[in-house]
Amino acid sequence: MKSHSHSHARSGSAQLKERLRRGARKMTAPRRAILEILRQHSHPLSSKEIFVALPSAGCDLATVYRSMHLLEGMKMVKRFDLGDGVARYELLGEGDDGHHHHLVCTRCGAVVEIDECFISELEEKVAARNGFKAVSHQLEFFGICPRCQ
Amino acid sequence: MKSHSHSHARSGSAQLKERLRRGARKMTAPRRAILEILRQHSHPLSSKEIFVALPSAGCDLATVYRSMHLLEGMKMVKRFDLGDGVARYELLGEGDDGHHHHLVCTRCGAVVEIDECFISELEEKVAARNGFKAVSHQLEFFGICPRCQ
DNA sequence: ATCGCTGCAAAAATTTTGCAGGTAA
DNA sequence: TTACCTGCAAAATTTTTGCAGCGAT
Repeated sequence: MKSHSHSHARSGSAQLKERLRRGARKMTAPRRAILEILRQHSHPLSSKEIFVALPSAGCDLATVYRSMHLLEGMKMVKRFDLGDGVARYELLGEGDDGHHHHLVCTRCGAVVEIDECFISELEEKVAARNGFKAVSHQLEFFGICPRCQ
Repeated sequence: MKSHSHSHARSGSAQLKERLRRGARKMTAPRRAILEILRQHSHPLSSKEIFVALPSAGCDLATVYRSMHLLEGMKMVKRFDLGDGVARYELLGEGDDGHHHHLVCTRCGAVVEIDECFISELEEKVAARNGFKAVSHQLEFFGICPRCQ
């Protein structure tokens, strides 16, 4: 059995609520719905995608935008840029920095999560050579998926 | 002397014109100005940044947008996403796929070009394992530059 | 002389914000 | 109760598009 390091299983509604509470924030119906959508998807979703996936009594689109900003600030979601200039978000487990990569089909948009990351050595070299501190990186792969070939 | 693989020096105005002509496109004043701006900068620029950098008798912002789309389609510029969801462009030499990476200061936005790329092995593995073809990748580094530390 | 290109202006799309009332804790 | 939140609507941005005239080849 393959275990994804970014599994969302651990993020129970109660835990999410607790994390919000720690930031003096509240667990409201819109936030619960948004987090639920994110939990149901293993791929990053844009604010718009989240909005349309919301149940019938969803919330305002503005609320989705506000929520994503809040959740990103609280490190409860991680933002990804998958090359099309649209911000997409994934739920983040407690303490998880969410560091992983994606393989995106440029034809149909399918996304495969890539857990491995062998960039740290290169990252250190890049940081040292240029005198940068606290260096991180973002890496995404693009190609044509089996179904689209 | 350090030679950047993505040097722009080779892109003379005449060559750029020739490349446009091959695509049945014309070298006009706005395009010449835009390409000139790009040639003067070794870092990716957004449409807006190009627009404000344009000489007094610049062109319409809409023209910048149209030009960037055109030039990207003709592979005369390459688009980069530096994490803030803004499309930025760099001039591409003839035949150059423009593959390189950036080290971006998250404080002041300074950008360092990184020519090396040791990802090909990982890229092949990722492609093979998931049955993808024509896989490429985009990698950007983020950190705090010496001046901002 | 063509066909592409541009400015201008309007439209569309995306994201942010003010505010008054509602609600979690 | 008291912050925090939300819907609604308006505003601010960002990007695209229609069109008539201009210009490169």
